[in-house]
Amino acid sequence: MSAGTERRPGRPSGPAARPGRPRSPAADEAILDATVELLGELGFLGLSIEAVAARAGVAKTTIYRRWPTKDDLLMDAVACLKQSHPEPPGESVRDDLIYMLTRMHDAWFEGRFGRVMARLAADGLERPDLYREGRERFVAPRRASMRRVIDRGIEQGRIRGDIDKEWVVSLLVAPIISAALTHQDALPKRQIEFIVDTVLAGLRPGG
Amino acid sequence: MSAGTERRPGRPSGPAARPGRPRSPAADEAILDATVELLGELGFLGLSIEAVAARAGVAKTTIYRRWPTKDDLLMDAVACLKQSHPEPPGESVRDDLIYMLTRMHDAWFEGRFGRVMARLAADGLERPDLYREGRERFVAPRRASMRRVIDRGIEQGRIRGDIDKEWVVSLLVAPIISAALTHQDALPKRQIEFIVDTVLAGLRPGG
DNA sequence: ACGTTGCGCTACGGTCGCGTATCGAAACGC
DNA sequence: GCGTTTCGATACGCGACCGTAGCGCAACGT
Repeated sequence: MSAGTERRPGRPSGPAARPGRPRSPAADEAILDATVELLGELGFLGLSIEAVAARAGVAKTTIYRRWPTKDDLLMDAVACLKQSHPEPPGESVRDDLIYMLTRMHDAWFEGRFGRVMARLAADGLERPDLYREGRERFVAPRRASMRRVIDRGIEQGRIRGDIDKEWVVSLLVAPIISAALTHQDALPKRQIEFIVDTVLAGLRPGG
Repeated sequence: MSAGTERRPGRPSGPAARPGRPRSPAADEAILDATVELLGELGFLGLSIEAVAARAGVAKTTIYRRWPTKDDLLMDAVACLKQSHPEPPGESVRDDLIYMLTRMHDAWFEGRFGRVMARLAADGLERPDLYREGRERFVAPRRASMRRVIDRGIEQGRIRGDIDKEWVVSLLVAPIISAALTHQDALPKRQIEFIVDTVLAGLRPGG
């Protein structure tokens, strides 16, 4: 979905060379980058095309030529966001969960990814579609891989099998998300261990 | 902090009768009510004095006479928000926690209180003071009374005593807050019971 | 009756962002 | 060189709000 060199938004298709000056890939990148940056700083409502143009060092025309409206630009900008998502090492269930929660915690509390996600959640009140895009892109795969770890815990007999796995995932990740979205401080490492240990102890078979 | 009949914002003080027509308490109420309503619908950034005046059926002048700026109006409107907060019946620790979480869940997912809190959290990114006001007013007392229930659980020997009670509270309430702030559906009653039971089982002494 | 103040209404200049248009210069294929 | 397209820059009309001012009228105390 990246507005890279071969894609020309607003054109039917065809990588065939057209006459005239080609669109600058540098401008593409600068615009999307400025959009993500400003989205993290100002949110959806506060973001203006003029500000994007100014920060990207680009004329408004250059933006409108590519994206007909602010919404399209935002959707593309969110869709272009990349975030590495390594699978857990796969040793013990407890260590894997702590590893994943720690990575998730850092993503939410450091760097621009967390800022953007917080903005998407906040602006999701007026733009559910935009939030859904971010959610599908970022949280869904993480929840899926966490569910896999829980499955492994069930197979190994460390976790009861008669429970809703989604509920377990929510129980594990909610303290981090809730803290990030309500402007709390970052969680100490001990608290993450506490979360994992408490939930695992609570779900022990025959408990 | 209510802009009631005896208080006259913008005046030094003194309930002594002044000459001239007194300010209409009905207007006070209509303005604050419209403000809260619009705050829940549009949020801080989307809210305009003109919209408040229109919905309250009041002239802009009438608003500016009372509150010099939009910020003061919002602070007063949030401060005036009321929310009943009954203590739990005090029977079993499990039932009390379920009772409190259920009430909290309904507050977040039904009625205007949840909408306003979600807005405050969202807008807290640009207005931390406004969010802090709402947090002090609504979530702090609830967390405190939940901590009391946990204390009771410790005294009764149902909960380990060597844990950070704030962490326990976070673990219990986070799934609800997180779901509300990320636009998930309401939690089924069973999930609330699952949360309480899992956490209590995980914190059983000698577990 | 009279002065004072609040009220709704209308209008004002100012700011900001929108989306469009126009301009000359620059970058391609032919 | 030529046509075509994009580029940056600038300007435009439009609409939404801002915060203020002026106008009659209404509601109080004296």
